[in-house]
Amino acid sequence: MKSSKSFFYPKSRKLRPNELPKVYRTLRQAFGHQHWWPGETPFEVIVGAILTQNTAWTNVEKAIMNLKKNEMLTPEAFRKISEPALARLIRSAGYFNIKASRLKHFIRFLYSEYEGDLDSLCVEKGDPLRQKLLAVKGIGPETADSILLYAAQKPFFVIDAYTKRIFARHRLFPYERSYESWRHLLQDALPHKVSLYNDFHAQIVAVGKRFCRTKPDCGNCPLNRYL
DNA sequence: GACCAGGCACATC
DNA sequence: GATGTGCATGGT
Repeated sequence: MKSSKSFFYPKSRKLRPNELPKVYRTLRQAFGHQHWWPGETPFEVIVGAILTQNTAWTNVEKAIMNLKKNEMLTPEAFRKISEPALARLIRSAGYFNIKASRLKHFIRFLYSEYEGDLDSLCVEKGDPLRQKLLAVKGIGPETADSILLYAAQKPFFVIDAYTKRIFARHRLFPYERSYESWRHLLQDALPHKVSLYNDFHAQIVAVGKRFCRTKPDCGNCPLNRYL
């Protein structure tokens, strides 16, 4: 798919002190606490993070439901199932062949490094764990940070398409900057708190889905009044 | 039928 | 390092 930048972003300005906490409060007031991630276990969160790559969450939900229905949503079941069989189960999430391969890569990593035990993975320190995750084929920066934040409860801010679109449209940062630049911008301007990063990202998705799609029709976006 | 959705790896320049 | 391309379903 082509880049989602089908829109000209205005030149960014300097971030004001305490501006991002204020943005969060504005969103939180508009949408309420989001209670993310929509996953019951760390394993479900990780599977969801891989399945949602460039895909609408509604399609991911169908695949997750299908895995649950077949009692397949465990590391052990993923280790045993063949890649083509896994691909059939996750069909509705799209890109099913490549995602089945990516899930298998993650499972091999989980068993080789942590004997299949997610608790062991989650107790590892954030920075070395991030490096290890990024070395797994199919896990890029956004997926790694989703796993770190929502499964392992480490303070890593997740930068997704909505984050860049919203903040670039409101002139807070240049859209074309690298993933790491974006992450550091957010993390440097906010307290390093898991609960804050968790709900802030969820708020971004909430406002993004309603008011910040690829076509710039911002409607009644609560950030218009503030920014 | 066209466009879009909570990316990533890989090839090429 | 930037840019282009393949991967694929399901909702609007």
